[in-house]
Amino acid sequence: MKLSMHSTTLRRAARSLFGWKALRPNQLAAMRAVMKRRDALVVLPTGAGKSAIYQIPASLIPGPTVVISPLLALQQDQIAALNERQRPELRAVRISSDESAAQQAEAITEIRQGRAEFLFITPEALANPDRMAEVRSLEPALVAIDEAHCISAWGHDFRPDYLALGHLIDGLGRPPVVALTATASPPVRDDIIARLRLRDPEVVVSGLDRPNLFVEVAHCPTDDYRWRRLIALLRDDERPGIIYVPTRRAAEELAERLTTAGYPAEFYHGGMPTAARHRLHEAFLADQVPIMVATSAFGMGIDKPNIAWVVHMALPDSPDSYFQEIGRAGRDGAPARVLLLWRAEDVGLQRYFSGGLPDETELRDLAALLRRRPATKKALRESTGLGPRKLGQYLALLEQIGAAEPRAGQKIGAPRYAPTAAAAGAAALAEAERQQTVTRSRTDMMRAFAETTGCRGQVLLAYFGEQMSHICGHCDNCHAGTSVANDGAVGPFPVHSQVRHPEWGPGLVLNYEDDRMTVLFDEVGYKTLSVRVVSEQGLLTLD
DNA sequence: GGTCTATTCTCAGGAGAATAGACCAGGACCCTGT
Repeated sequence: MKLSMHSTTLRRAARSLFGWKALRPNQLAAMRAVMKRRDALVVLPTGAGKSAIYQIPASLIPGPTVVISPLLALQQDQIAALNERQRPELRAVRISSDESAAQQAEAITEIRQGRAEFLFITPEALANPDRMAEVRSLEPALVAIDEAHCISAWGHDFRPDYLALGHLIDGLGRPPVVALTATASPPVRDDIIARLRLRDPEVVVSGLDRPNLFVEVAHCPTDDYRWRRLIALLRDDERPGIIYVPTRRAAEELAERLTTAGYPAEFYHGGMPTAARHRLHEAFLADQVPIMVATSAFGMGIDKPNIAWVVHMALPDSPDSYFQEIGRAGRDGAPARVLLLWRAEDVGLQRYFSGGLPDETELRDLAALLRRRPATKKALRESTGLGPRKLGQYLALLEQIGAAEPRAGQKIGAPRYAPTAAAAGAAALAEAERQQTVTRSRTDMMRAFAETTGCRGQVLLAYFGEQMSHICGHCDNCHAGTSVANDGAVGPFPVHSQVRHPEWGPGLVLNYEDDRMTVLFDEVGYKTLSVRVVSEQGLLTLD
């Protein structure tokens, strides 16, 4: 009875606020969980009305909603879209380094007086103790985590405050949490749930197959061949598209070469001034840039329906990144092409990016300091001489191995039964090595996808935990006739069961393809095994 | 881990080969100085 009452209320709000006649079943399921104050993890493609999943319930629940979102530019677009509707129950404000102190104070006041519903903020801003106290005093009724896969993708080294989101939500008084993302493989979902400390969350995952994307991969023996394949695509298709390159320099050089060759292109990367990036972003959305050559900096939050093709000029670091990036094509449902042009040498660059292990001595010294007495990050920076980024990374590692924990007053200390400093240093280094191994095994999976002669749709979806019993019919291998129908191939262990390998330890069975099975091991990452060998030698046991 | 470029090396008189070193993605925040 109560459920249907929520459904009716939600449908009515969707019509009144967004003019929608209906809600999709998975949208409704997620919104009902939010209305019941249950935590939720939502994996839905962009453009499927993902933001509405927190926005509509938020407009109905008393109390403000804190939206944690990774990019200031993305926040700006989302805030503009909400405020355009001119509805007080959807009004959004934010506090960030882009606002003056006066503007930030005004934003807080608006929320406090009930004149605004949504407070946008980054994890870094929320990690500031004074800011945290202020936001907590607003007594938020809901926390929405946008682009939640960043927790897994960025937390370890790039933006360590992402790892602390679980603590930050505790600091807000633990209101219900809804985490949203467009892509998350089963281990990434587990990681999000664990790091945010979601309690028995409602997990909503929609089908990931994109039938209007034609998926094509070409192994390129030379750079010249790569160029010719690119030009062949551009000649065929004059609609707008994105070319992903691995380095900033490659972005600038390729854009110039294309423009000279008669294909006007712009470049975009993280080393450009903010104003130029913003201008290019807007111009691309407004159909004023036909070809965008970019690093992975370009794309998050780009909701442009008519992107007709996406080309990768090198192997991406993981199927996760690849799926995010090709997912920007064909949002309007029109036929779109995605083409991966790769060389074996591309792997070298990804190995470099995933290189660099922490210094064990520095880890040990930091662990020793924490055992002596709890201290703030600022104090630790001063006594260790470590940079803020390195310190954040080290603290995250030490916390993961049980040698650090947050304390009152935004201090960090050692838990009661923490390992000795020497043991902590060794364990933290081992943990960093484990993470590096898993990261690199993702690149291996990306390469396996590039090299497969089977159905690419099946391989990609299997990585994201979706077992497809038929071939996709929209990839190069299906068209060439080399895809073999995988009629629900089964093996000795059910898909998603926990197994154990004598050497590699525990792992998760992801899928079967022909005579091969893919298993994700906690310690060594993704491995592809021969089903015959596994069966004959009894290599795996149910865990 | 691979590529690109500048410099040195080599046998012979200028140029190609060998070697060394730099380079390589992703963003927010906060403070300082004009």
